Amino acid sequence: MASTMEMSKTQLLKLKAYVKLMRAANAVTRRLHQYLVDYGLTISQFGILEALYNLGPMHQKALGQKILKTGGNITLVIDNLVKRDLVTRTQDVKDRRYTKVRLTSGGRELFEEVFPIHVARAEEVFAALTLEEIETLGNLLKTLGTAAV
Amino acid sequence: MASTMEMSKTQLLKLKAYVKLMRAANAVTRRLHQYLVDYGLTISQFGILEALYNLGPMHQKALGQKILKTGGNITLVIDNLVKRDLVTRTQDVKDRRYTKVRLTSGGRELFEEVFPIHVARAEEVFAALTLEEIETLGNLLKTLGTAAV
DNA sequence: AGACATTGATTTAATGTTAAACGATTTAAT
DNA sequence: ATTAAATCGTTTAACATTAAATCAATGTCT
Repeated sequence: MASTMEMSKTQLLKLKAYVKLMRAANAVTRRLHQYLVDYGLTISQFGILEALYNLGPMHQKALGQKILKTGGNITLVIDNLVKRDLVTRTQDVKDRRYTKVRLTSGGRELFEEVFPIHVARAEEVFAALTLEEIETLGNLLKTLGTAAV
Repeated sequence: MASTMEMSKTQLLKLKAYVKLMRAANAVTRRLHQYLVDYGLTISQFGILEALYNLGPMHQKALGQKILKTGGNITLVIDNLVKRDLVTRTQDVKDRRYTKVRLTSGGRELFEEVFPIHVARAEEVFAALTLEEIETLGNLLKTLGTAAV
């Protein structure tokens, strides 16, 4: 079948690691996405709320870099958060090209309600690994993630 | 800031591992997505072609399980592949609920053209890690991925 | 100052994605 | 055998996502 597809062992190793990365990310994403549905949140929306909660008000550009999404995408996600009064948009007075996004009190409340569940779900997902393994995994993923950007 | 967000050390470790997983997957996905654009393929479409190439004709249900996507999604992705004559749909004669999807010769040719580039890009992405690290990473991701489904 | 380039945000078109409802088909149960 | 349940695929609505084009604002260069 794959006779035209000659690959070295190291190539195969890397390719398989890539596939496993995607599968793991997909599986974990789906698991964590499920409970968010109950709160009417998507993963991207939650990511925005998390960034704003932990880092304070941010420009859309910075948010895009934070959650690794394009500008057009951020515009839409923020739109949907604004509709629900979870965040507000304000034009930057110093440089009017920038739009500052900040949590409303409602957004803060919702995040504080959802976050503990998020933590609990993350714990469940990683229960298959020991703490040492999780630490190793985290370090490898960090190296990979920063190199791949 | 996070005074209302009490977390244990192990909770924090798992949460950070989760964030790193998402960031790494996002970064790698974007890197690999870029070259696919030149061939008019999306990641999902490529995933379908790869599954069909390596495993032969499959039902849509099986394809969905393979690339971890829902049924409705598979329907659309296959639709778009059919439009470009890269795959065909045939109703299963034994059980007419099933639809068998198979590569066309054009689909096979395109995949054989794109795949080496895919391998090369995967090599680039994982160049930041040693072979041993990649192996470790692969094993940990496999454990995580199978546990999280 | 004026022309040009850069940058942040928005819009648009195409595709992806999920959940939920639905239709067609097959299987199971009484 | 007829009814009920389960299964596969499709459809729909809502949101996500990217790339590319566009607009507005700022910076740069002569």
